[in-house]
Amino acid sequence: MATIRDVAKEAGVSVATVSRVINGSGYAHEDTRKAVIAAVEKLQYKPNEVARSLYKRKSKLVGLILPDITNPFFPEMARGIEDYLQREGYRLIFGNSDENRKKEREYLDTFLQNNVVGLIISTNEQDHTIFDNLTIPAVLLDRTAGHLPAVYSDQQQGGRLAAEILLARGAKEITIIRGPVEIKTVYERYLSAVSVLEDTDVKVHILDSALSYQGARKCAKEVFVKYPDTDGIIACNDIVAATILQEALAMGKRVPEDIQVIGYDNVSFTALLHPALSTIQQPAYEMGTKAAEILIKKINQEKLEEIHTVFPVSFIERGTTREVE
Amino acid sequence: MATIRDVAKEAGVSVATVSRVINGSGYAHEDTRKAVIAAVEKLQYKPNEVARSLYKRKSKLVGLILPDITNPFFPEMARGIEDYLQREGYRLIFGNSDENRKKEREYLDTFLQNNVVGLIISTNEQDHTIFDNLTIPAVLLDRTAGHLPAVYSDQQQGGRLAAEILLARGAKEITIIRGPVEIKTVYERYLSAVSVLEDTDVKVHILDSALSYQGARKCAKEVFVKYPDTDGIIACNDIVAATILQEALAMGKRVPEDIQVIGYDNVSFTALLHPALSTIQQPAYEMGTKAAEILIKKINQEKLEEIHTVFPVSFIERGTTREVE
DNA sequence: AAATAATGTGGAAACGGTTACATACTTTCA
DNA sequence: TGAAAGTATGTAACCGTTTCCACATTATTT
Repeated sequence: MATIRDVAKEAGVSVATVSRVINGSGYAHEDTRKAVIAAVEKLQYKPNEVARSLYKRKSKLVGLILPDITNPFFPEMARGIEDYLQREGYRLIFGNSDENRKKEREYLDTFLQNNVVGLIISTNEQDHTIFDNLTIPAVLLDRTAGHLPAVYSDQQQGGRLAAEILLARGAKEITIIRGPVEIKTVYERYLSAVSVLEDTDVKVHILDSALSYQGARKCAKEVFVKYPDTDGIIACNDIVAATILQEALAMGKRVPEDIQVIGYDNVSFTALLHPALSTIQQPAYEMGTKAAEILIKKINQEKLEEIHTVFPVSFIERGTTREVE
Repeated sequence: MATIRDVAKEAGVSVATVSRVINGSGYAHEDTRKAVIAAVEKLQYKPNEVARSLYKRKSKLVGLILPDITNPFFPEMARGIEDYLQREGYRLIFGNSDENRKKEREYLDTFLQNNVVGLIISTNEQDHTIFDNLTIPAVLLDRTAGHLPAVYSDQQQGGRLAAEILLARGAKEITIIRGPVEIKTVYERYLSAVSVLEDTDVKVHILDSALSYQGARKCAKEVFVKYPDTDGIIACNDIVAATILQEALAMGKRVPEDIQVIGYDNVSFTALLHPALSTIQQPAYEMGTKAAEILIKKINQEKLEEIHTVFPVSFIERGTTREVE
């Protein structure tokens, strides 16, 4: 790889001059500028970002920590982030945390050692000691935690929507699948759904489930033995919803006639189910791009209007809910 | 952030000594070693990887280029890669290429500017000019291209398996959905499937489809108007299979009685469909870890037994194929 | 025409590590 | 006991950039 010295020699100038024309900083005579450009071209010179990063103490790297890229909710977000960042000339260093504090810490440390300029993270760190003496801009994604800028969607609206829709469609015995209570967003929508339901005379059951495929299976098996007559399910995410849907179908229940199911997230495969899953959509891709946009703003020291950006959520009506009565 | 100089001062030694004890290289008296460790501890010193990388001309960063993390086949792989690399102390820089040569080039260039030590890439670059004067180890994933180490699964076996299974289960009029012919792996399994089928007296149709959700929809709409009597589908991937399955169900066809469907990949949501999708499994996660393992070996200059690692593929029997007759 | 400002350029010091080399002090052993 | 080998440590060069500063030249103003 050619270095700036090679270019300088080729163009017959000093490295300082080369640096100046490359960065468009300071003065440079038109003729020397041309000579430098020509040399750069000829030698296929690409500045070493590492050296740059060392001097400037900031790179063009952004750290991204997600619980698990294998969970279909996250790839959309990641793509949104990556697309935006790529256009702005930043690259992504990525790690899966599994919601594990130690891993988060580890990634953050190594990211910092690599001079990342910013961090996008999806975590539940409640006391967020991780962020306390954080020297770089960070934005929280899909989760909220205190003083940091965060982008997430309106969980209350989501929980409410799901409950109201099932109500409006005549469900009489609703089971709410509550996700892990440690995950604030998931817990909030649960709370919001119960609060809508408790003012009514429908029967309400609560069942816990993990967000994973495995956890969903366990819960789906459980729900119908515990509550065989439930006729409406509000799931904590689409995986759980899809699994329950499948289990219901396997038992010969008719969906949505006998039982209605509402998912959460609107992950892409939901449209492929039969019947296709009605669900609450979170605009994952847009949340990703927004998080990236905010991060870039912070990196550029621009003022933020709002610390928290909350996206509205919407009901995607498909085949697991009935026509409204 | 504390620098090595701070540590040196704190411990009352020179930076060289600090460097030596940190890296366990060269001599260091037990007492000074302890003093240095204490200073490191006290100052929470973490070596700046950028400075290291600059001097050594290699970082602890590995580049990963995937077509689209949003395609559910890739997250599993990415996770496999990331898990392995993480354990080895490497971090991942990631980019989505959309199979676009220009984007691939762009990512590769910037990765190189950041002194990545290795590259894992999933691409169809046939003439692979990108790799011609590549100075770092690289391994191809899920795709093959010439002289580079590659890990992929046995496409011929996959295509054959799908065809044989449909044959054994009594399909009489099979439609093979051919994916993009530019994607070598996808094309190979297609070829393999037709070659099995052409020696038999079953009727065979060929239909093209993209690998995406959109493309799949288009194809699924098309297949039954073109071939209303087809009773067996060999799809190029699970998305296409799931979409066709849904379409068939919507038309009132019974699956697997009237029509059987076989997918490809065994992406996680396939188990959630109803009936659950029978499919050819590629061990995506293991392919990822293997690719990472090979890369690390190459980075460490270890000799590779084989350039190409091919994984066997297996049939996951679920509800969209009949009991064997 | 002299003073001042603007332009153009290069030398050298950073940035934060690693390592070759020089030097000094201990051991070991013939 | 003295040479050789082993241990311990520091100085300084280096990795490839950017930028401060000094200096020289040219353009502009008075």
